Amino acid sequence: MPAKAPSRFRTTLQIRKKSAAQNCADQIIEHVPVVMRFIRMEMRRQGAGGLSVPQLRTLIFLSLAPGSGLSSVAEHLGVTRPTASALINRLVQQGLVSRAERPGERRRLMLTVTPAGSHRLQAVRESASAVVADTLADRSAGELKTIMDGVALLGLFFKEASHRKNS
Amino acid sequence: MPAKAPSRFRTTLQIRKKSAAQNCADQIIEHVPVVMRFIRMEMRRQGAGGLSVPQLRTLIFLSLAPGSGLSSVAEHLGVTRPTASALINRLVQQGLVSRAERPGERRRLMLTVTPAGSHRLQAVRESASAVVADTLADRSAGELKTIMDGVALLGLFFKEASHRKNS
DNA sequence: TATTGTTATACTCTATAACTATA
DNA sequence: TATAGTTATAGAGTATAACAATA
Repeated sequence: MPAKAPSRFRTTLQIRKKSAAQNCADQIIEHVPVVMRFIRMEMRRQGAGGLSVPQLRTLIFLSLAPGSGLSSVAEHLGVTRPTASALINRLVQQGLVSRAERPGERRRLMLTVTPAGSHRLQAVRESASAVVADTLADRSAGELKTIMDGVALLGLFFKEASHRKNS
Repeated sequence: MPAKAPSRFRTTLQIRKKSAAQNCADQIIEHVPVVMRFIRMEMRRQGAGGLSVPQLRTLIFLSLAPGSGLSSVAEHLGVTRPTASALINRLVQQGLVSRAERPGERRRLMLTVTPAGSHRLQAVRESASAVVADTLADRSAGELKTIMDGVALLGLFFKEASHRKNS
């Protein structure tokens, strides 16, 4: 009856593997929020030009997939539609996103980044990235590579996992 | 006058280094929010037993440094004192933290995790860690090591950076 | 005067529930 | 009926400004 046993007890081999995964999970839960908070704080510190992290991510998404509907935005961000709706509202109010009716399919919105939005996006993105980069400026090439590789894998796995959960 | 030049133009060598740091920064800004959102969503999905990420971090901190004052909590989390005050309020209301006067120094609070808080902490921590671990369960040992190393370095650097900024 | 903590206020993010409008 | 989106409501997290109490 191995099929009924909880996953963490399936086989000896998998105990070892799970254990490594759990150590890894603990590291992630401890350290990722610290990084996240740092990024948020720095983005806020820019004052008027600042965007929240979800706003930034929305602008990035819409600049890569212009004309998307609200549901696509919600799915990309991993939030509900009301949340995305409010988010888009604020961006529209700031003049950073335009919300137009799609001809021939009046249910789905056509969301695009305005020129003002593009400027803002570029500015915020560069300065957020610059501040994070400053934090890493004095690190060795090896350390940077370690971080890059780890973060890339991490993002890949969790993006997959999020999509699996929400489908 | 190299001292006056902006850091990103100091020397040719440092341009190269900065460039690597900037690539790294871009990776971080793209992927870290995805992971963070995943963690938050999973913690919420636990329903009644769920704690927010800041609440979890507060309980962890107080269980490692029992008797801390509110300012210490705020500093550890990287938030302002009003924010920490509200956070602690909610935890006290839930009976997870006790807030007592410190004899002989009535300004500073004495914050401790209650037994109920300890139980809750352990449960949430384990299940959050288990879900994250599940996401990583089928990855190779090499991939896990890559992630662990990257995240550990990342946390280290950003913790340092946060402390530098707030002092 | 400096430190600790709280209150008041306002904003963003977030969800669930209930709704409208379109297909 | 199913999908796209909005509105209403509620609560957490966050900040700034202004305050009280203690040292």
